[in-house]
Amino acid sequence: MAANEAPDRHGDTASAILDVAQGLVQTRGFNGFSYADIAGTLGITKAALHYHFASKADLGRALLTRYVEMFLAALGDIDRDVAQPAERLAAYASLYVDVLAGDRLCLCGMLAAERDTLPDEMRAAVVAFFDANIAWLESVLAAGVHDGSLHLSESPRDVAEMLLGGLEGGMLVAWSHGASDGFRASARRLIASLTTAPGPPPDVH
Amino acid sequence: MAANEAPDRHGDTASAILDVAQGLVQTRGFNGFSYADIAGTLGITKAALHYHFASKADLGRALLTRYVEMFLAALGDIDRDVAQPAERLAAYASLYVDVLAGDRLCLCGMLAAERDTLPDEMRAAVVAFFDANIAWLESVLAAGVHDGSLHLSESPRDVAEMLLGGLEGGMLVAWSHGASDGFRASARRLIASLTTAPGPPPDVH
DNA sequence: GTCTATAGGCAGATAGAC
DNA sequence: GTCTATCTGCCTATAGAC
Repeated sequence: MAANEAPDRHGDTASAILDVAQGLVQTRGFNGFSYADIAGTLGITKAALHYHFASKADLGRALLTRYVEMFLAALGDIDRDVAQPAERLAAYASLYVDVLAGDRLCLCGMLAAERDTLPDEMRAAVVAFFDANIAWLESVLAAGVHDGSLHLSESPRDVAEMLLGGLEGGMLVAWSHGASDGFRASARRLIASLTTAPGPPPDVH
Repeated sequence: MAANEAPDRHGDTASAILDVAQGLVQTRGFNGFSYADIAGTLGITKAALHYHFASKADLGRALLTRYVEMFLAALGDIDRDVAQPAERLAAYASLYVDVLAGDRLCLCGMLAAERDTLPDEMRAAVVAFFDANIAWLESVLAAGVHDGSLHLSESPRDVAEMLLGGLEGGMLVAWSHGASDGFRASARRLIASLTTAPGPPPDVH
């Protein structure tokens, strides 16, 4: 097995580098950190970093590959462990809440803002991440509509886009305020507002 | 009048610099451009830029001041020209749509993502921008609730936060896709979903 | 107000010893 | 795999002539 690893992967050091780099991208952006930052944190030299990831673009690619893989695995876990569509949406929102609780942004939300300065392959990976999120949300919403547990005022696809945008943007605004505390409740309200139709105030006359 | 201008303002050149810088920040981020980029576009030297804006932080401050001023003025125009709360929300959304139509992000949305690498004063200005937006939206929503034209499932304050986050995040996701075309309709759907309560499907039994 | 010239620093990246 | 040493280039910023 070990002999069959991908050329970029060298075990503990490489993944430690990715861990530190990911935190830096999620807080400072891909253009907001340098190899010197990672090297300083890990107590190694920049040259050692270049051994594992020859260029910063290579590092960024590996980072995105791992992140998307982990995120999709988390969606798979939800599919396996959570039955009700409404609860699946809550579990999905928790993924965002947990990231912000660590005082970080969504990796792809951050990279999306840096679109015009990213290597091409990274840009494509960010788009693919969002597309996968929308597709997953759409399927959950459609299932909820089908079993009658969710009521939507727009198509599953459109509500999926609103949920993704609302969570990414809500996270961004909360992050800029340095206020992660209220985000769990905000996310819950967003889902409730977009997936149930509470009806107009009863006409009491 | 001209003699009373702020020390940073030197007429046409300064505002031309701000115009170019603003476009660069809205597409590449504050860390994604250099004085050389502006100088190249305007056909002047970097040294001339430093005459008008001694440091990049000074430039960033001036940029934010002007942007927030213009945005608040646009909100004032809506207050003056548009009477109905629902139409005020549509006009508000158009501000975002127009920015994205120019293939740019909201200046403050971009800067929010760069929080940890910004000069302190810029960070504070971004937060103030979001707070002003939420306060304005809240007042419009409250007016709509009061006159019966809008139905909310959450408090005006909470819906204001969802609208701001939804527009910023929807813009970000659309921008990363390079697809600004559908954003006007997306924004309209978001407002409709958060400010009207269409009611559950009628029970036909 | 704009220029030339340059300082001083940090970026990403490489060569080659161990 | 990690190191020291170094290269090249770009960055922000300044000095001083015009």
